[in-house]
Amino acid sequence: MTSTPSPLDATQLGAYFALIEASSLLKHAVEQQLREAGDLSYVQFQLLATLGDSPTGSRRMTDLADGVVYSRSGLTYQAQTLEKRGLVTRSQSSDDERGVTVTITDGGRAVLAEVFPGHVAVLDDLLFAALSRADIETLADVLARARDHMRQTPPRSAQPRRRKRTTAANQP
Amino acid sequence: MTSTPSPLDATQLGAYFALIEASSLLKHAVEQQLREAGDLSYVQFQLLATLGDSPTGSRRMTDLADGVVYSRSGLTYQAQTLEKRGLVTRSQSSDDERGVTVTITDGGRAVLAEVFPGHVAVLDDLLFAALSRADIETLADVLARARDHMRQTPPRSAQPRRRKRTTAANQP
DNA sequence: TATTGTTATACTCTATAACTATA
DNA sequence: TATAGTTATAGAGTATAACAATA
Repeated sequence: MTSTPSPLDATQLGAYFALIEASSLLKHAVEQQLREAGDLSYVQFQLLATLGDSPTGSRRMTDLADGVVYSRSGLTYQAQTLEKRGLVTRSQSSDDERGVTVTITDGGRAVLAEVFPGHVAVLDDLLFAALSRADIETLADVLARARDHMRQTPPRSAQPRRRKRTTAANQP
Repeated sequence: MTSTPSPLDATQLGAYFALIEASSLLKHAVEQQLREAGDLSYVQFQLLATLGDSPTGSRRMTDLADGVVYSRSGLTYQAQTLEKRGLVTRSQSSDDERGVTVTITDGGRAVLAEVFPGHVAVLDDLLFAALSRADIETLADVLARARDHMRQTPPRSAQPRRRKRTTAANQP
């Protein structure tokens, strides 16, 4: 079936493993901090932070999902959870009646504020402490490029319907 | 309480977000491939791959846990799952009667072999396609340094008992 | 007394499929 | 017909605490 692809060389393997392990360790540490400081999961923090960044404090569900969550129902679940805690509100979008607009509340901003210093501290201690200024710049540049490429690249055996513009043929 | 730490600058934020997003996208894609090709979760793949790397095909539970899993019971659960499928065996360690030695079976190696080409293909397509040789080398170097540092750095509010050598005082 | 590993249990999160309603 | 979102449901994974056995 699949012809053996050129195996990875040592450097590639090293980059791959280091990426996975480093991000795993970092995420684990950050998750602990977020849980202790504000009883937030990482996804919940990402959602709140995204809303907090928005000038209006609002986003549509679909836009919110973007990098954070990989299924609609997963986002609904998290939005409900956050709403129950009073950290966001949900209301019908004004322009598109199908849409739901999620808005961060003052309570949500408060939790964000409570959590943020510790969050930054973890990043400083764990990720940035071992890296030079140049390292950080390089990391930002290279990983941003990788990320952008991955965003554009559809999965190998893509689901029938892609995110947008299902223009061309999908099945072989 | 906590004095506001120096907030992150744009580059740091960029590096952090890019790291999290890139690793998340990559891991998600890889997980799909592993699931389809061999019905393996990422953790299970990591465990099998670790065993496969070992010259004896064996590891002790404690050693296996290392970077892969963050709780003992989690490892037990995964080891049981893999054992049920016949991909590993578990037996009492010869030197330490408390210990359990996990060994990859031929079946385990077969699944690993089945899964590997697609795994490499995903990495090539998603991670390495957008990066130059130099990028990959830099990434490997910088992230390995970050990872090593994180491994050595205890969590801020450390659990009473650390992995090894609980030499010094833990509580303030 | 400390360490190794398992068990029981509870919980969080994720994903699929079926469904409703609007564009 | 396609898109936005919810619901129901099921399953995987994780972590904590209590426990047994060995060092």
